[in-house]
Amino acid sequence: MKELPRQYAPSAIEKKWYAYWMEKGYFHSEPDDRKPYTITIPPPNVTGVLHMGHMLNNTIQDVLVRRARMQGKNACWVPGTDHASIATEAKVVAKLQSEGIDKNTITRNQFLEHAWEWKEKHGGIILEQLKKLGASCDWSRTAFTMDDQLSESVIQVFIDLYEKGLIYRGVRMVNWDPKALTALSDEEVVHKEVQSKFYYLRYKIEGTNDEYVTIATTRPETILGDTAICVHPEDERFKHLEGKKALVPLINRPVPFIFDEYVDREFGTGALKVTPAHDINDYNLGIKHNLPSIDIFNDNGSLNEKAEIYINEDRFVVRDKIARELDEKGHLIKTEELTNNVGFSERTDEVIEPKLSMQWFLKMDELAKPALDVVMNDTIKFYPARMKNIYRHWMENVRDWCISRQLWWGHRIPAYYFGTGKVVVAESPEKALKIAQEKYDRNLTADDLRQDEDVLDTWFSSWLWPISVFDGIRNPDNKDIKYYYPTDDMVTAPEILFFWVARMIMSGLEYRKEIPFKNVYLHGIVRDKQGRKMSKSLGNSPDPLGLIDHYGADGVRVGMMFSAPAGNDLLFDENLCEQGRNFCNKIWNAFRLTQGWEIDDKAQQPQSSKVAMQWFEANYNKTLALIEDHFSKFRIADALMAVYKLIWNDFCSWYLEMIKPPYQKPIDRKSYEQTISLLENLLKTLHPFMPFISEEIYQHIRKEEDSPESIMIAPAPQPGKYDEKIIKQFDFAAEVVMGVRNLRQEKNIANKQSIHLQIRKNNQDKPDTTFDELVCKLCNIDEIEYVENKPEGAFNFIIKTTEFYIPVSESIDVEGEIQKMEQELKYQQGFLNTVMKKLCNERFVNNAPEKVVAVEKKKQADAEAKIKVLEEQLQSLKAKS
RNA sequence: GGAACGUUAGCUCAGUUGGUUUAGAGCGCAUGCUUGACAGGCAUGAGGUCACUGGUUCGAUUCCAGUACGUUCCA
Repeated sequence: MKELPRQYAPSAIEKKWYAYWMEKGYFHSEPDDRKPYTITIPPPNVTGVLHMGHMLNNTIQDVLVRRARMQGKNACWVPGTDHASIATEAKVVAKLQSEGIDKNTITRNQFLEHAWEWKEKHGGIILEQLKKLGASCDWSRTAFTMDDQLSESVIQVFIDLYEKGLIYRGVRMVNWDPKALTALSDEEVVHKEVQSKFYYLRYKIEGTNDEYVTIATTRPETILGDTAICVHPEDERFKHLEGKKALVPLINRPVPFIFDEYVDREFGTGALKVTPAHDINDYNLGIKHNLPSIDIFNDNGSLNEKAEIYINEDRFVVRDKIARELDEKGHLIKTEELTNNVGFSERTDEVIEPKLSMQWFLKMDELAKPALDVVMNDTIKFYPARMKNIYRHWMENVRDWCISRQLWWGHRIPAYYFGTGKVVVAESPEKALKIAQEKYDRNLTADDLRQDEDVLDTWFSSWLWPISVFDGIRNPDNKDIKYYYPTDDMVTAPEILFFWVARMIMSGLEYRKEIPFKNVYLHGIVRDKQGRKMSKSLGNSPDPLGLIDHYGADGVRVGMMFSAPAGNDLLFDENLCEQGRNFCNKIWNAFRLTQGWEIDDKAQQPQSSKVAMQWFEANYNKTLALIEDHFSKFRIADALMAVYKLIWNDFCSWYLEMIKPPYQKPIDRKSYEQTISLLENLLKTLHPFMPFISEEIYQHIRKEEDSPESIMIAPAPQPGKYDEKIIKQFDFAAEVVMGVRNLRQEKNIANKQSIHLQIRKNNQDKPDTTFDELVCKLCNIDEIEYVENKPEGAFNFIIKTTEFYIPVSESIDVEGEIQKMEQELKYQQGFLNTVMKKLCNERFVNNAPEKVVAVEKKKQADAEAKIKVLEEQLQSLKAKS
């Protein structure tokens, strides 16, 4: 017999099999005659390290891919990363700074060299870490959003959309990040509630000595950019101000009063200062009322000369200073505490400054409509489906997408300027020059053209991901894109539904005239046990690789999946990984048990083992169908739970105990072979969830000559027909076994002590003895006897209407028995009562469907029969006491 | 301020297109076990007027309305 450790030790085993799979090239996919199954990974960004969100996301994808592969599909999981302009640039700038290099002192190309160097060094970390998790990605297809193929796709798409008139350049109020010095899209701004001060400021009315109007603001420093005061047209308090002007405190700039229903009369003082350059609502008011905009901020958030005072001081420093000065000069009436929402940069956590600037935009209306339709009509299915609502809401209110970023790291916008504000868009300077010459001026030279300094939003490359990784933009007819696209499933977090998923759908429909994927599975956000988001600052995120070291990759995968019921945020608890590890150990020991048996070729298979096998096979097929159903609804946690119970409860706790030979006795060959084959099938069903342990045991037990050389390429067992009857028979037998065990424990009858079981049926059916032998084996019963009359001096229990007796020599606690039975009787009578209430209700009997009434009548009959048995027993017991 | 979603056992969640024995699972908890695969284990058990109030119905945990609380998204 092989020496197997008592405890499963994952680490060496995981290393060994991952290397084996890689060496055999099982992860690699090429187009062929089989049906494809494709997933493109949500590319983690190059700045990151593996966190719990990745663990969850990629565990799910790996389960889906491995399952598809075993079901005979040509499975292809494309891995990769995105370049994350803002985050990466920030990292590189910081790194240079630590080396004493200021970004402003080096050229764009020099900076990009540093950035690429950084990317080469750190960019692949997450992908390497995913291997530890067992991810079966086709690594030979690893893509990066700035690879030539993908970059060219991005540029080509930009040019195409520009030529279609969908991309335009315009001055807009954008979300400005004064730290990263770039515009952000609306989706990159995080609104947080903060405690602010509400300053009440008085503005003198022009031409008066002591007439004032009071406004309230959270941003006193922006008064320097005021160009109007706005009040409600029907507000009596301000009617007299029509045609007058107010003087901005400190700088005494006269600004007109304007009247607009936009103003909320109840909020603040009912008078609103208007700063069109620094507030989106004010900006719209400014357009409506033809107000000038005075931009008082530099790009880094300090004040500029237009502010007239506090020039070059930071906006927050100025806020304090100006409040003090306003107070000293009698302009500050009072301050109040106010909770308001302030936008922060998702990347730098800097307070966003609304700012007017020239940016590139992509028109959304035309792209959004078809992308909304395919989701609403379920061409693309969302799991959970309720996300459709949220998606629709966004798509119906979508605004144009600001796609330019004032950064160097990324795809440089292929727009070339010359002359006074003329622009051409082309994939190269040479082409741009040619177009410019043709369209504008024959004499232009390369030196006259100046390329746009900005790069494109990272999402403007990731929105092409499912197409560009297969080169479907540049080479729309290549065999990869034709075979793998549309992909099958997109697994991602709801947070990026709009950032990414919606836009992939748009680009897919625009460039392939086809949806990019069939299903979108949106899993929750990983939170800690208390429901808080995991974050570095809270320090509440476990180290994923540490977890793998501790519990094994299989254990952690199980932990992740258990905590992730469909669509909910998941409260991660390390105990679940422990549960996963324990499950590994259980499987391992089941295997160890079978390896310890001596096999007797001459021994006959006992009837009990034959029955056990029949039951298990039926049960297995039934469970496979259940698992299938769970998968069809992306209920991965439920599917895993079904496998978990199948292996732990049904296989280990019941089946193995049923066929186990007595201590030091051999097992017959037939039972042994069947058991191994059952185990092999269970491992195949388990493999997508727990790839490593299933492979390890599979390699021990597989028959070399006629089974695949790895479990991961073995065909998955398919659910077959099964005999429901034997499952019912088993369920009854199991109840009997539990009844006996319960009695043994209650009455303190040691398991070693064999007992006698007498059964008194209360109906005329012939006893079904199919499982009797097994009941004897599992309960250490030496004999089962069917009796007509109640035995004397015996413990008993009842299942349905059958009475079970265990005779004992000692005396029985009659009082206790009576009490127990009366309790049971009370329950049954109560139950019968609820049934009778229905049956006595004429309207129920007349209106309810026949079937339902029949069920109630059956309940009635069963309950009555049981009550009768109980009453008889009680009577005879009472006669004794 | 607007909207969406949620509220079922101590915890995390299933659930019935309204009737399958007065609701299930996993974990946790309690009790008893060195039952020779496994204490990372085995066995048994306790735990819920399905948030609250109304309505529809023969019948509501399930459908509708309102209330409370919570989460998320948008402004």
